[in-house]
Amino acid sequence: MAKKEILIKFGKRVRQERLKRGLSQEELASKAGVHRTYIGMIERGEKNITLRNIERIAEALDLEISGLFNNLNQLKNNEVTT
Amino acid sequence: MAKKEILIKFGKRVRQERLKRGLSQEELASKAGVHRTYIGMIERGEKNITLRNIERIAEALDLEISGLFNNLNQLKNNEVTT
DNA sequence: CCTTATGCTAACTATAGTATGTAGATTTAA
DNA sequence: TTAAATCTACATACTATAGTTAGCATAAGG
Repeated sequence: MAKKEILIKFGKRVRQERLKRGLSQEELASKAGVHRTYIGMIERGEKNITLRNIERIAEALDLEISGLFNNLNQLKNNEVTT
Repeated sequence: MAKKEILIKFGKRVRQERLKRGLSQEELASKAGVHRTYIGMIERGEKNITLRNIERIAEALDLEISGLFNNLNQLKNNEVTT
């Protein structure tokens, strides 16, 4: 694989928003209607998520899709940890 | 397939921005590094595009990803035509 | 110990991504 | 009008990979 920075940034943002809401990966997965391990893979930037699933995750986080991408580049590497 | 409204809205936005720049599908495809017919399918909401390709198209349009999703619901059906 | 939460591997199956070819519509120009 | 060029829709079809799941390991907290 080549450039997955965008996937990593997106994953960090998802994790950030999930933790902000005090949700576990399993709880977010359940809300979004996907599998627990899939959320893990997304947060680690291992999967090239499709628009439909981006929408489902945004919805599960009570966010607009654009809200998941705003200021994506301002996310520091050490801002979000496991 | 079930709910593809988001794909249709996204496709309309892409077409809107492409035409605004006076680009043909082929020119946009070339800039984004994808196939001509793929842009057509995206604009018609027929493909569930992945994040990496969303990024490539945004880049080809000189837009931030969030710019492709801002106010997505305010796009009227007859605002963009072929 | 348990329980909860997450990482990670591996495998399967659905479908995204890529491409070719045909057709129709529009424009340009002769 | 006719003809060539440009642009897009659409129909397959192939191959890469996204989406889904099961299983096992690790860590933290009670």
